[in-house]
Amino acid sequence: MSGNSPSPRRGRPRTFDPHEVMQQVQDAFWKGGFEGTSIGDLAGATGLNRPSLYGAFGDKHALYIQALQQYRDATQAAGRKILEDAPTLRTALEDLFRAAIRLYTDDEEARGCFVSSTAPPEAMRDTTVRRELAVTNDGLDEMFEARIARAQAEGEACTGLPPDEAARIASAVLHSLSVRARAGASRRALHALAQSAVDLLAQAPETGRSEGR
Amino acid sequence: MSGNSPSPRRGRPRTFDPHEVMQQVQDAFWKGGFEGTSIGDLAGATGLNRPSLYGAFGDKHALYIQALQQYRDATQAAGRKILEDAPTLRTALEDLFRAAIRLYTDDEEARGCFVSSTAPPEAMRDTTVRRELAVTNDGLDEMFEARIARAQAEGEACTGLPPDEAARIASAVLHSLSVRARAGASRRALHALAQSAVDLLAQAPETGRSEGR
DNA sequence: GCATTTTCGTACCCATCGTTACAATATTGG
DNA sequence: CCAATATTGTAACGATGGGTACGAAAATGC
Repeated sequence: MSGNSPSPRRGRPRTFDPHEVMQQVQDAFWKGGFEGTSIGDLAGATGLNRPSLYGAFGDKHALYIQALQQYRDATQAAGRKILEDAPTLRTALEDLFRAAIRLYTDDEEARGCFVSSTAPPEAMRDTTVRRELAVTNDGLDEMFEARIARAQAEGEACTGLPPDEAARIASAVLHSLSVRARAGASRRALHALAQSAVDLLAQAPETGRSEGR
Repeated sequence: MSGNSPSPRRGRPRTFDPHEVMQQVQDAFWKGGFEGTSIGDLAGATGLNRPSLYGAFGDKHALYIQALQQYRDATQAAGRKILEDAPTLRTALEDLFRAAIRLYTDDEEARGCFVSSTAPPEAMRDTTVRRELAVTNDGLDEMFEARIARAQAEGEACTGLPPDEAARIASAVLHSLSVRARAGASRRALHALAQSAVDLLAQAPETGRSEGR
């Protein structure tokens, strides 16, 4: 509102890109969880030192909350796009689960979803984290519900469940994919679960199952 | 094998019941997670002091692993019994999800499942925890699969999925109930998700849905 | 009763934690 | 070139972490 100033800020300029640093902070928390990651770890992961982190983002808790929000915004925007771009509900779900599995097993093994792998332990004592977790879950539910409602409106036959209920089942599959990925499950096993869920949620009108695998 | 000695052990006797203490340890870890719970917290929760905990159970990591195992053994044995005691697959799933929701929202708010709420953050760096998490997930899958296979053998019509795939969906619902409970979801919302899953997995032969709610 | 064995409770050790003070440095505005 | 402003890097602070040494206490075996 106050006109995002293109004028260079006064004082010594930053030597880092806050968004990129936040991504590295997210990765560090992703690996070790909130309590298991020290400010020193974050400094090492980002390349800058403790006081700079405090100056730019606040304390450790604020750092974590911002990482949660950035992750949610990025993944759910990407998820919505994947769902919308697919021509049918079946392919939409297949594409989204495939992308989720890639994210959950990327790079190093056993990553899972950042939010549902690291937020739950804090959520019981920390009401802010709990709220972020709830917002993330609600976002997932709404993301799926919108696409399922569209499928119904377009006359696609799917499950007998109303869109909001089917959407929650789809979110549940994501939750499970995350836990299982974090437990070290193979991509093969994760894809099998996803495919079962697709078969249950998006039964093709005539053929029971789509073509092979 | 070596005859569980009824003879009283030598030396000063313990002033606590190890099983009961382990239950209190579990509760403490449940609230705060592994990294978020200190030995001091455990001492406070159990009423005994640090050295006694070390003497009886080992270090903090061993304490946590034993808590995971005790929780898994207890909950999965109870779960199997609930599933077996129910006359139909539908009531079996309803009873089990109801018990899970009670466990996940008992006492204080937002507890969730002990294992899937606290193990994931550690599972990436700690291969022992990761293995425990995998064993727990496998146990859930097998628990459901046995009951679903029985239903099929008894001629119950259920989902079109093979028993192992349907079982994994059921486990996924438990994973999701846990995350959502930890996020502060109401019992009402959790029961709605459970009911949707039951409707999907155990479609009654004639009636689409069972009687009210 | 006395040696032996095990637990209990206090006190302590060192490492690491999150956070901050402060001086040096680099930029803008005039 | 100088005041003002913001970031950087070093160094330190107090608190708390996991883990343990050691003497007192309470039981058994003889």
